[in-house]
Amino acid sequence: MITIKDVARLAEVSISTVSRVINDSKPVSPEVRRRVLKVIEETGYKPNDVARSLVTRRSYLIGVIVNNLAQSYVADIVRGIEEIGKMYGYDILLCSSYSSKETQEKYLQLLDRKQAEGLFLVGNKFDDEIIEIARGLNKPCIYFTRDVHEHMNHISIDSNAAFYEMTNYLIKEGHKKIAYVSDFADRTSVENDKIAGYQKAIEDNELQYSKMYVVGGNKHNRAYELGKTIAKDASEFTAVVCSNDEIAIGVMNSFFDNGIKVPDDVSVVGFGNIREGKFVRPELTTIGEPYYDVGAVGMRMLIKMIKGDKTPQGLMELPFTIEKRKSVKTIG
Amino acid sequence: MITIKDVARLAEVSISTVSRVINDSKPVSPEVRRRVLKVIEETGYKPNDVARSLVTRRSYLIGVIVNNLAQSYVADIVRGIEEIGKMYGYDILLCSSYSSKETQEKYLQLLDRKQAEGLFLVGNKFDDEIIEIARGLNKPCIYFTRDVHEHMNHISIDSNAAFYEMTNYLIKEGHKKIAYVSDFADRTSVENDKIAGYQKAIEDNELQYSKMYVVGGNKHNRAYELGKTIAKDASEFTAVVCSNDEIAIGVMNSFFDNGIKVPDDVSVVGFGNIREGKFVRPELTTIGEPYYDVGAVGMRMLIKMIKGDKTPQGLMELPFTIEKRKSVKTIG
DNA sequence: CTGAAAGCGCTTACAG
DNA sequence: CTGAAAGCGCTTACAG
Repeated sequence: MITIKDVARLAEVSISTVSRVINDSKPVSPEVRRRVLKVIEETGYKPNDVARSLVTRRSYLIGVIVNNLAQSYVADIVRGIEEIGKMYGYDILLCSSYSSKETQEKYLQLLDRKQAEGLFLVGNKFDDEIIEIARGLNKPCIYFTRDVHEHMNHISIDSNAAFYEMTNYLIKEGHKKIAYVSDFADRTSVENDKIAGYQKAIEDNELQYSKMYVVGGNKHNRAYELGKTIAKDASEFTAVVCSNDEIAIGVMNSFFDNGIKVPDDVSVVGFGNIREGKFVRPELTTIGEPYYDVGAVGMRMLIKMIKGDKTPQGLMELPFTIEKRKSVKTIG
Repeated sequence: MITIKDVARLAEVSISTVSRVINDSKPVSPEVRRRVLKVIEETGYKPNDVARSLVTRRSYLIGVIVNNLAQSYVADIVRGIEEIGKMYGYDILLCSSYSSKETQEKYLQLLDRKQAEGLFLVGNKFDDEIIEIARGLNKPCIYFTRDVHEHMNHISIDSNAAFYEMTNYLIKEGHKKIAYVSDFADRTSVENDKIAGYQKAIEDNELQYSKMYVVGGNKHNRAYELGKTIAKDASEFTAVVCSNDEIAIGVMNSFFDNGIKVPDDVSVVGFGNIREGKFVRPELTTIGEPYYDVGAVGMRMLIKMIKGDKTPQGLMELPFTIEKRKSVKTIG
C-alpha cells in the first residue's frame, strides 16, 4: 500500500505539502504541485479515508437502519437518502434489522463505534426503547415511520387529510356504502389519523354506512384470509378503503378468487403506492406518498443538523397524491 | 467524547490494559479487569472503530454496488450478503449506481479510499471498463449478474438447464406450440443459454413450432407494448416462455387488456420469481433463482477470500426451482 | 500480568 | 510557500 509518505519521498517534498495539494487546503507553488501530482498519478496513490477520518473527526458516514429492504417504499426512501447524500459526499452504512429489536440495538452500537455522523430509522415500527437508545447516541437522527414519535425529527404526510380526500373521491364517484379495512387492533397514531379522515368524509357527506374490518397483521396473507370474510359481506357496500396497499391487494386477490369483481362489484383503494399496485389487475387506485422525496428531504434535514443547524426540529409534512387507476368504478 | 485514555486514567491503569480487556486479547488480572469494566460501564465508553481500523488495517466494510435497489431480487441478494456479513462482523457500504458508469467508478474509488475489504457488484450489466477498474483495486470481488464475465468470481444458476426444464414442463402439460419472448436484440451469454435450453426442449420432443419475439428493452412497458403484437398472434401458440418475470407480467397484462385469457387461451411463464409474480392474477409460474442464497453464498466466498483463501475462483452454480403457480394450463 | 513506547496514515497549527 | 512536529484513538511488540 502506498501512503502519503511514499508520495512525499518520491516528490521530494514534505508530507504536509502532499496533504495540501490533495486537499487544496493551502497555497502550493505550481512547480511543486505539478511534481506531487505527477507522483500521485504514477503511483496511483489514494488517500486513506480511515486515517483522514481519525484526525478530522469526520466519517461522512450515515447509518440507515431499515426494517425490511425488500419493501419497495423502503428502497425508494433509501434511494432519496443516498442520492442527496452523494451530492454532499456522505455515504450510507446500510443495516437491515427485520424488525428485531436486538439487531436494531446491535446496529445502533455499531454505527456509533463506526463514528456515523447521523442516523435514519426507516420502518413502520420501532420500539420506544430503541428510540431511546438512538437518542442517547446524541447524533442527528431522523425517524421515517408511519407512527409519529415525540422528541424525534419526523417526516410524513398528513394521513388524515389523505384519507379524507380519498374517501371523498369515492363518494364523488357515487359510492354511498364504504367499508374500511384497518391493519392492527392496537392502533398506531397514524392509523387513527387515517380512520379519522375516512370517518370525517363519511360524516361530512351525511352518509350512514361505515363498516370496519381489522386484519390483525400486515402480511399480505392475513389480508387475503380476511378478504374471504369481507367477500361474504360484499353486497353490503360498494367500496372498501384499505389502510395500506398490501392489505388492498390481499383483499383484491381474495375477491378475485371468490368471484367478486373489482371494480364492477366492489371498488378497492389503498395507501402507499407500492410498486405491486401497478402490476395487479385492475391497477390499484391508491394514495401516493412521495417516498423518494421523503428520503431526500430527510437527508437534507440531517445534513443541516450535522452542520450544526438546530432549527429543523419536529414534524415535516410532505404532500400526498391520489393515484387514480382502475380499481374504482364510477357509479351511476 | 470519551476515549481509551480517559478510561485508563479513571481506572488507574495503562491504556494497554484497557485495550486488553476491551479486546480480550491478553490475560488481565480479575481485579484490574473488574475496575476497567466498571469505568467503561460508568462512562459509557465505546471504542472508536476508526482508530482501531487504522492500526489493525481492518475495516470490516464490504462495498456493495447495485444498479437498482428497487428491484426485488437485488434487495434479496443484499439481504443474503448482509445477514452472512453480520455473522462474521462485516458491515455493508451500500452504493446504488442506477447503471451509471460514472457513478460506478466514483463509488469504486470511494470504496477503495474507505478501505473496504471486499466488493460486490450486483446487477444485470456492468461495463467491461468498470470490471477492469474493480479488478485494479486488487480486492476480493464477487460479481452477481446474469451476464457472465471471465476473470471474475461469479455466482449464478444454470439458465440453460432451467429453461430446458421449464419448457419440458409446458410440453408435459400438453403444450405443443410454444413461443419465446427474449429481452434484447444484442443478446448476453445468459440470454443465449436460456434460448438454447428452450430450443433443446423443443427439439428433444420433436416439436416443430417455435416462434421468437424480442422486446428490445427490459422495462415492463416495452413488454406491454410488444404484448399487443403477440396478442394478435395468440391463436398460433398455447404457451409463451419469457426471458424474465418483468417481461412475463408485461405480456400478461397486455393479454388481459386485449381480451386474451391467461392461462385459458395462452399460458405464460417467466424467470426470476420476483415478488410481483405472486401479486398478479393469475399468479405467475416461473423459474426461481435463490437470490437470498446467491447473496449468502457469495458473502461466504468473499469472506474466505478476504481471509486469504485463493481457491474459490470462477463460477459457482446454485440450484433453481420451478415455481408452479396459476399461469399455466394443462391441455387435454 | 502490566506499562511505556512506537506507530497506523493522515491533518494542522506553528515557525520560518 | 514549505517543513518539522504534534496528535487523532487506538493496538501491539517489547521489556519487565
